[in-house]
Amino acid sequence: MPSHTEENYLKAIFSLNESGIGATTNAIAEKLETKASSVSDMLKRLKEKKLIHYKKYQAVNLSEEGKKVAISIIRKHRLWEYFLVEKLHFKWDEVHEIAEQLEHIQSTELTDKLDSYLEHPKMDPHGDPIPDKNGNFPMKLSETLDECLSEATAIIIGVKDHSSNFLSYLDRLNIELGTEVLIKSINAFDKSIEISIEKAPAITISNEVAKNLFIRLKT
Amino acid sequence: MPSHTEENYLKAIFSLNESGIGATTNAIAEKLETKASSVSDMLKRLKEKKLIHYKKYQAVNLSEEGKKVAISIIRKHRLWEYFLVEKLHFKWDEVHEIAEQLEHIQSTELTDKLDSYLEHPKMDPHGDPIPDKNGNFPMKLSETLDECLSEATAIIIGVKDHSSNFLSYLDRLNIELGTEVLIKSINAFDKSIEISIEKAPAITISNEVAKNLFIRLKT
DNA sequence: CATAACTTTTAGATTAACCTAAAAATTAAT
DNA sequence: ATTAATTTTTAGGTTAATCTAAAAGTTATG
Repeated sequence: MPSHTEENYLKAIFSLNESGIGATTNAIAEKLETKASSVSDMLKRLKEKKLIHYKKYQAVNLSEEGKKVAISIIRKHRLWEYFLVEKLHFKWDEVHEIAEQLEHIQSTELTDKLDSYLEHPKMDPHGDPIPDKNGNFPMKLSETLDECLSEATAIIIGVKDHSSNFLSYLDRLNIELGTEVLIKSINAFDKSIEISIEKAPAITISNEVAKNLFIRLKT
Repeated sequence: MPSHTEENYLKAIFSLNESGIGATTNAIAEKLETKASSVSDMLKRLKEKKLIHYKKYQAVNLSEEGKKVAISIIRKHRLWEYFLVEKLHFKWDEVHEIAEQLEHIQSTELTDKLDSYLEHPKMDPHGDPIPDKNGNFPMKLSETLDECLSEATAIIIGVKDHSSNFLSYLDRLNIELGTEVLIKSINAFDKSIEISIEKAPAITISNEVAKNLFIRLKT
């Protein structure tokens, strides 16, 4: 059974692998807010436990077993986030830290009963897909608002950045999951985007913000 | 903020103090299934952090701060047990271990929202009182079935032993919280008790079992 | 009250997870 | 293609939590 800390390392490696960034020592260290030397230590341990594939000085990959563990943590994290928002009425920018703790609770039965109780939600409050008990993801978010051309209408289906800062900024703009956004113009200089939401007056968001909004184009 | 382990020590000391047994090094070690030397070490640390009152070679007591921490852990443990049984449909003999993990989740807001969501339950699935957010217990269980005289009718309101073994034994006897038990006779030799439940044929339970059943006499 | 029995503490090790500083390996740049 | 810059690893140390074995303190017993 992997420790608390080992689980966090596996989750970080999984997420780096997913987003295309190589899971290098430094990248892991940054993600976990620790030092490269600590990561080096841990990689040795995880390799011994056959949870990762690792050759010195090279980026790491999860083994099948490691992937299973990582996905199970992600499943728990996202189910708990859903629970916190839907049942306990937390706001979407308040749940991350608590879910970081709850994701380590060990009991397959608990996870599965929670899943049933919540009626098998497909995504968490940030639009991220919740893997089922076999580790299969229902879909993956990919297209972001910054990839859009002018004049399109996009529906916000997820956020890439989960920070409370970002999420409460979206609240202030009245952007939530399902919001329809009409792209009015794109500033050639800094790639900032002028959008209008429902019938409200147009507002401008930075390219940085647009990059963190997953969308589906309206058909 | 006390560590996971420190919290477990405080909880053990609290429970020993409550049940009248002195919280000696050995008693704590036994409760936590660890060695006396480890306890000795920890007591030094807890004293430094002003969570206990402690003089070498003497039983320990919790400080006000230590008591606050212990009660908060107990509150969380019992609320989670209630949640697991009432919402997720676990059986009363399956929840202890999971609650042992959940009780360490840190977020006052979570605890209070859980409490509201559950509509402020007064006791957990084993009849133990759940302290409110100020640390006040609604009542305390005291009288046990072994203290009863013959011919009385007692209502089971709690269990002292929380082991899965004991609880599933009670399930087999059809004893649950609220069950009315008519005491028919008490065996003078071993203090075992002949009881009848509802209109079922009489059964005999040992004094050991009776000692672990909290009751209220039927008026 | 002296000695045996038990309890508690100390001494010294171990392990996981971290750190800093320095060495080694890799990658980039002149 | 050598240096320079960066990344990664190693070496050595720290802390919390544990352990065993031994010493010290307390309690019980003849």
